[in-house]
Parts: sequence; C-alpha cells; structure tokens
Amino acid sequence: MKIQTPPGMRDFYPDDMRLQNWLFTHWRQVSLTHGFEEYEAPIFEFLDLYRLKSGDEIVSEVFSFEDRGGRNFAIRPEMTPSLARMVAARANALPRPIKWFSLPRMCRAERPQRGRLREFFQWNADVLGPEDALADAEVIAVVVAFLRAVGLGPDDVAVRVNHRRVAAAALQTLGVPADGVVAAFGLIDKIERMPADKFAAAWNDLPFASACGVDAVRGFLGEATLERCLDLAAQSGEDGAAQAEQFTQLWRQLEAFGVAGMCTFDLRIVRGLAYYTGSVFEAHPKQGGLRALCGGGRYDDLTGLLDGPRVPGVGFGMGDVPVLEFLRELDRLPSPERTLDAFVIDADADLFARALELVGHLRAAGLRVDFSYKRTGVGKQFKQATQRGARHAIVLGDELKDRNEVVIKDLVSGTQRTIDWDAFCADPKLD
RNA sequence: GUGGGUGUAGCUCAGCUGGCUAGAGCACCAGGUUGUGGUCCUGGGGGUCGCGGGUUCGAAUCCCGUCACUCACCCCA
Repeated sequence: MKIQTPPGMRDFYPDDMRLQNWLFTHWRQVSLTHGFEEYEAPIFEFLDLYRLKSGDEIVSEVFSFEDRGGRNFAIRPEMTPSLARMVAARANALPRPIKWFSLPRMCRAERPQRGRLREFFQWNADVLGPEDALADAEVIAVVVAFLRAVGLGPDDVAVRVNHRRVAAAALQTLGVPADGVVAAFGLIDKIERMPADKFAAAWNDLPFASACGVDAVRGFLGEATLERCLDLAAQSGEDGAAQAEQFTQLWRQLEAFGVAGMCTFDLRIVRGLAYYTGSVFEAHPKQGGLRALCGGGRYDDLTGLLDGPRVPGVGFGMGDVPVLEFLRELDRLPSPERTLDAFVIDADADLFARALELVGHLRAAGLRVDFSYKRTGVGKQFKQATQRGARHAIVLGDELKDRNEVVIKDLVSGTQRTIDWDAFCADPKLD
C-alpha cells in the first residue's frame, strides 16, 4: 500500500532543509539583532483558546481532536493565542518591554493553494507593554531589516502602513457613522480583490451609503495623502486628533529607524480583524499576483480575553510559504550547498584505522568531517569529497608512513601542503 | 463546500491518427582510473503508463467512471 505525503504538507529532504534553514537563520538573526528573545509554545492547545479569540467559526478551520478524557484540543493555527496565554500567566513578573519572537510550525484545515498550505512556519515578533509609536516603528523596522537581508528592496516590496483609528476618524468626517466603521473596513479590506462594479454594489448596500457614497470613498482611498487623512481625522474630534498625533509620531520614528523608504501610507490596508486597534501594516510584493508576505499591527489588549491584566502590544506574522514563493518567482532563491570542513582520504587501506583516528580528532575539535565507507581509489574518494561539499581533503598515504605527515588539499583553490601528524592533531587548523 | 486544468522513472518530459520487449535528459549506482576532485566515456538499477471498467485480435494511446494532485473561488487568524 502506497502512502503519500498528506495534502498541503511538505517533506523536507536535506536539499529543501538547507533552504528552510537559510530562511530560519535570517528570521532568527534579524530578531536577535533587534533585541528580541525567542520563545516557544505547545504544538496544540485547548480548542477553547482559539474559540475565545475567533469564535465558533474557527472550529471548522483547525485540526482538532479529543483526548481519552474527552478534552478538545486543536493544533495551533496561529501563535497569538499561545503568546497571550503565556504573557497573561506572568504578566506582572515579566520585565518590560516584552520583545519576543518565535518560529512556530502551524496547521490550518484549509484547501491548499498557491502560497498557502495546510502546514507552514510563521515568524512572529511582538513588542508588548509600551503604547508608544516607537514600538510600532521598531516592529516595522524588523520586517524591513529581514526584507533587506534576503535581498528585497523598495523596487520589490512595499510595506503598506495604515492606522485603523485614524482611518476610522477620517471616514467619520466623510459621513460614515461610528457604528458603520467596522462594516466599511470589512469591505475596504477586499477592495483590491473585488471588481469595481461589485465593490460599488456592495458599498451601496451599506445603510449609510447615502451619507458617504461610493465615489467619495473611492476618491478618499485612491488619492488621500497622509496629510489629508491626518487632517480629516483631526477634524473628527479630540480622540481623532490624538490618534493622528500617534500616527504622525510613527512616521517620524520610521524615518529615524531608516526604514521609511520601504514604507508607504495606504488607506486600503485595514486588516479584516476587529482585533487590531491602531497601526496596521502588510508587506506586499510589487509585481506578481501574490498575497501579502506578512501582516501585523497594534492591538489594545492581548490578554483581556484570558482574564489577564491589560497588555497592549504590536506585532506581526510572516509565513515561510509566501516568502519563499516570492523569492522563487524573482529567481532570487539561494541554493545552499552541502558543506563539510574536511574529508579524510586513505591512499592505502592499511591506513584506514589511522584515518578514523584522525577523523575522531577533528570531530572532537568541532570540525565537520566525513570519510568514505568504502576502501576505493584515491580518485573516487576525492570525487566523494567534492560531492559532499568538502572544503578540504586530507590524504593519508606514503607521507604518513615515511615521515609521519598528512597532506591537506584546499579543494577550492587546488593548493596543497603537508603537515606533521602530531602537530596537526594538537592544533587542527585547516587553513 | 464550488468550478477549471493535469496524471508515463526520484525530477523535467517525449511517445498518444490504437501495433515490436515503453523511451530521453538530469539524478542515483558501478566501472574506465592501485596517489588527486568538479568536465569526460561505458554499463546498470528504477515504471502493473494514477486506479477500475469498457471497446478491440491488440490500449500508455479511444470511451466511461473514480482517485490524486494543482489553480481559482469561499475563508484568511
């Protein structure tokens, strides 16, 4: 009976794993250089944890199961609820600001399609505690630093930034009632994926369409500059003015971090979730029909649903699938090679025991070293060394028998030298 | 859940107006090569042509069904 890889899931053969690790290394490296600390959580949680945040609809979109005690669990479809649970449990003991990141593997029970699988990895980074726009700016700076690290510049990607409260205040000045903002956002979120006539029809179905028509909204979304939007928001009242000031600060900080060149103001980015309460952003490829590479924003209270103290925060998630897919499309995926520091070759089968002895020395010194399982000719062993991506070949032959020396060949430059066995074992330097 | 496309070797594919034992390139293994690699030459392993049924003397090829994969829609934390 033939059993294949489950749908929407991936096998990572060593060739694939090198690429995956290349991505993880950048994710981790960028996080660490920005002062974030790594955390991890269980691969599955109580199903109720996700119900609290997302409601009952979530149940059909997660892989869930019941244990022998009748308790319901779900394989994590996102990291934020676990983060909330962990932070709530120690909210008063954790030093602030809480700057945490994670590279969790997660699953969603969806039908797989391009850029979207049932199992994937998603880099999460969050700053919890401060309400200052500085935190929002730093989180965006982390995203930009990653994009730059993998070779993506302003011609390839734009980080589109908006602010839900500012946009809401501006919409209200245009005539949208306060209780209609959520519905308006829901539609605006889809405007780029919807044909113009469908959008117009849907907008005109909204109860307040007479107060703020579809043309007014289109003009607003398409042309409003940051200044005009801030101005409209300020006119809506005291709160709008305060939010506009926050958003102004955010842009100032993005400049200070040196990442404003990758960022654009975009009113269409509102993020569907009601969960976001302040800044919102997404990184979008400039060419190709691909989805957003990442999305995030500010939320007022991470732990509120879990009966924890109020903890405001800002963060984002970035999936491995769309990022790798985009880089592949641009033909900018690296192809990391297999690597070894050295490959030990025995020119004479009598010396095989000595070869293993040397392999042991080098490995104990922390070098990545391998050798051939078969006692074949020197030529074949060199071929294996090359195939394995070895940087150096170390040959044990007549030199060892006659003068107690080994030959070290640099397989990149092709040069070789001899060195005394005892000196080399005492201090195994290859270069 | 709805609709389109595609199924031949590990990968990319050819063969498809029915007809020798189903092929190529890449990859893999072995040898050429008993002290020097990446290129070269020779050979080898690997496929119930997704699966089931039908038509036929004969099906990878034609017909029906089915399954899988894939793209899009829904959803998107």
